[in-house]
Amino acid sequence: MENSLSLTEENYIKAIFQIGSTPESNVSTNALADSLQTKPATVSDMIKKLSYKKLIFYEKYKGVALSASGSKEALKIIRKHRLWEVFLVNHLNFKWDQVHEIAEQLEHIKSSELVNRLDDFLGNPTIDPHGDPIPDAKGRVQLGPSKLLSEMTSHEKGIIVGVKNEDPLLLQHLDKINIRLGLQIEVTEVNDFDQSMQVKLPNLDIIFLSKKITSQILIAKNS
Amino acid sequence: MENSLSLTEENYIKAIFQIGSTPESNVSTNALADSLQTKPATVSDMIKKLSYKKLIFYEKYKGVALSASGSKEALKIIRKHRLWEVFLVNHLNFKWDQVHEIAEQLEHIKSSELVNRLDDFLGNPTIDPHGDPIPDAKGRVQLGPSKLLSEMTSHEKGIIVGVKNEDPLLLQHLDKINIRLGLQIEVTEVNDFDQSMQVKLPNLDIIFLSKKITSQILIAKNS
DNA sequence: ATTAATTTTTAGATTAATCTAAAAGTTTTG
DNA sequence: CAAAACTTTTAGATTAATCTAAAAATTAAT
Repeated sequence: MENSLSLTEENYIKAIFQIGSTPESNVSTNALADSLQTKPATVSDMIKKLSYKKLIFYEKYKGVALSASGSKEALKIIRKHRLWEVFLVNHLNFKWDQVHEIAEQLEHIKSSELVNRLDDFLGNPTIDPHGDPIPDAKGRVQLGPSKLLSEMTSHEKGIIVGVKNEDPLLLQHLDKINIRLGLQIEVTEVNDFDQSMQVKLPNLDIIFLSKKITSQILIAKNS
Repeated sequence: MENSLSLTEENYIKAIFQIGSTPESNVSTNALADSLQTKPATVSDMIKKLSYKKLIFYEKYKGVALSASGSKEALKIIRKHRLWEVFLVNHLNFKWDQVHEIAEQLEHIKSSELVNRLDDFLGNPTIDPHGDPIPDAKGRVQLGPSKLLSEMTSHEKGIIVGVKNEDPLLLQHLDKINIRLGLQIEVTEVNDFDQSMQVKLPNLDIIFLSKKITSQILIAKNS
């Protein structure tokens, strides 16, 4: 034992997890620097440290990937982040576009007792306000299979189950045009030139969505 | 504006507030080092920094006192600490001896929106689980006048309104002997030699309390 | 397959917070 | 009131996280 990561280490681990979730390739130094708003030189140094602590696998010039213990840490942080978001939205009446920044702070509070009690208090939710799955106490995630709205074709129907991105501007825009999780939608038209779409909502309103937006919205795959 | 204190700065400000609450004399470097579990040399350095930021008044070798803006910051931190403690005890079912350490972390979360919504969610409590008053959004505290149980004499009655110290060992002991806030007690005997007391509880049980304990228990003064 | 472009790492500094050891200033005390 | 005791500050280092600039390695391109 005797680990306990620093705030910075936790942020690196989380960023590696989030970038590298596609297990095809390792996470590059530049990608990390970008995601963490820091310089590649800084990332290089921290990578050595995390590698020494066996949280990541690392070969010079080959990028990094999380080890088992690294993934475990990442999932713990993500669990906390998403549970706190549920608390903020469901109990403190924050909007889904207001919670990310606060959860970025709360996710670093250290007390497994706290997380587990919070989980119970919230009724053991399985998804956060953006539709992202919440890992359980053992780090298990169950995510229903989903695809992007941008991958759908004309006349296809589906249910919105998530938003990939927590950018407040995106979320506020979705609010404004009445897009929420759980909505059944139907693609009524796809514009071949710019991949923008027209989508019918349950209230029969038809809304226009650019590719930039449709590629952020997740639709349930089974349904 | 453009302040935003570091975690360490916040801890210094809070410690100065808590030690120096008796406004007779300035807070000494050693007292701070003690309270913050650090070395006097370290405190000396940080004092210069806080002084430069106008959060404290400082004269070499004369100790420090909080400025108006320093007090304001301290009250904000204490408000957060105590509100989170109420949340932990009232909603997550923690015991009063388990919340201090977690609240020490939560008190540093930065978002006034969060604090104020939490305050409302909790029903705008005026005291925390240990009987300490919770400053309002403007930093105002209203504390009923109180005295120490150790200052009472035989046959005096009073209501327990607080515990000065958050040491889990003390709090667990009080739990074990059924001492809680709000209890009406009566001093049945005071031992002249060691100032230990016998105290009658509402259920007529008589319990023994050493000076060390009676000097940590606050009794309402008006009543 | 060399050269050019890009990515990654190293080298050397910087800042915040900390420490130990020593010097300087206050207080206490015989 | 001077010497001893204590407190506080300064000086000089250390560690974690960061930066810029330059070197090294890899990848892309002609």
